[in-house]
Amino acid sequence: MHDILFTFLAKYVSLTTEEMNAITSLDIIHTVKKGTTLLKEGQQSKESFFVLKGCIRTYYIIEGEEKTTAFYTEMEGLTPHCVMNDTPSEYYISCVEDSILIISRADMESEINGRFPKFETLCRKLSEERLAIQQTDFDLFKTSSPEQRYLNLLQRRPDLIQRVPQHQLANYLGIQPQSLSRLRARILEKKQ
Amino acid sequence: MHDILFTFLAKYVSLTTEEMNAITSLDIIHTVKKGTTLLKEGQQSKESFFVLKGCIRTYYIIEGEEKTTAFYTEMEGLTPHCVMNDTPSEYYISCVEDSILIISRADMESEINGRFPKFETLCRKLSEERLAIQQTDFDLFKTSSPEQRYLNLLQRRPDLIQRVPQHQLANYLGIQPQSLSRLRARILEKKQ
DNA sequence: TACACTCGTTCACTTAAGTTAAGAAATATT
DNA sequence: AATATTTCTTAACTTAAGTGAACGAGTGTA
Repeated sequence: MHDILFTFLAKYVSLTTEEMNAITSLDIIHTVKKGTTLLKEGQQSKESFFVLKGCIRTYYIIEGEEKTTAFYTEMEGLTPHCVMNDTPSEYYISCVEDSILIISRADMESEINGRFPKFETLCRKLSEERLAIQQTDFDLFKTSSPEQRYLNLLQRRPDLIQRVPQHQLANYLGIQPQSLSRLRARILEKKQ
Repeated sequence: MHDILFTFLAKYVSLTTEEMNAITSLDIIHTVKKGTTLLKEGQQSKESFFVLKGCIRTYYIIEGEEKTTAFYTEMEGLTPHCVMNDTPSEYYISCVEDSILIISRADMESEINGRFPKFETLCRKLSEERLAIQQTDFDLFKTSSPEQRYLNLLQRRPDLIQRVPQHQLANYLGIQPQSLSRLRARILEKKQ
């Protein structure tokens, strides 16, 4: 399992055997069953998640309703807001599919960062890159209509449409599930 | 001017005099006039921006129209997407007000990062924090109607509504300028 | 097998945003 | 000061999303 991880990391820094062993010895790779809740609202966790295989989602419960706002799939990760600023979490994280995850605690990270400066470089690059992507994603969202957003998703992440329930997709697109159904019917009509 | 910067940085790491001098000697603080374009579409710049005073914005030109997607004010910064992945920029950056900025080039950063590991820690923390904030902002955007988004902005960044033109605010809220006018009139009506 | 539950779709209706156009107000230009 | 230009608002109309309800398909459970 670690080879997938190291292949990915090689894109950002070249690690020595010693450094790889240090990471391996942390024993941070976990197999998680579909539906498992990784973080609950109100919890003050220090855990970050990185997806090696599978899919996880973040969601809020607003007026009793689940509102899914993000999906993370292979080679994507997130550090929850509550880890950064020591506050209770505002959202939930759960597994959309059976998944293999890296679950790391903030204290483990800072220890490794201290011992291997290269690891800090890695974390910096990863979060800088992720931030730049997140910004352009947000920009695209703002400048698109719901229908365009769905068409963008079809192009950019067709897999998501297959592996995720419609009502979660609708939240993710910022609309109601009924509107997504209608919108899809509209697109199909246009094609013919 | 540097004192404002160091006061801000002190929240993340404690710097020695030597480290502060290294930063000061880079001569990266610039005064920029309102309306100045800092980055153009198609350009392949390596410059990052951090606002000490004033306000800058990112915008796209889509079908001949400016679409403002983000504002950065005091103690906020951005590394454009094009700096991260060596591609021509998809957007513009320009000054909303006369501003004082830190403009740093990627090569300067990596040099300082190499010399002072502490500086790398700083950059990592800043971008991790910014990423977490950006994520929850995006979440709030997705789960809100345009009217709610405007009310949120009123609460969270009332200054922006004062210092920024309406049509740019409208883009930022993901709606047409006319819709923003209407929506504001509607809110005023409700109050009475 | 029967029953309950969730999920996606469809419909009718309501509400709000997009669009086009026009005019007023504020700014900039000559 | 007069004119042009940009910015904001308003209005009428169109289009699409929100809402509430109903229905069938699929899933799980007793």
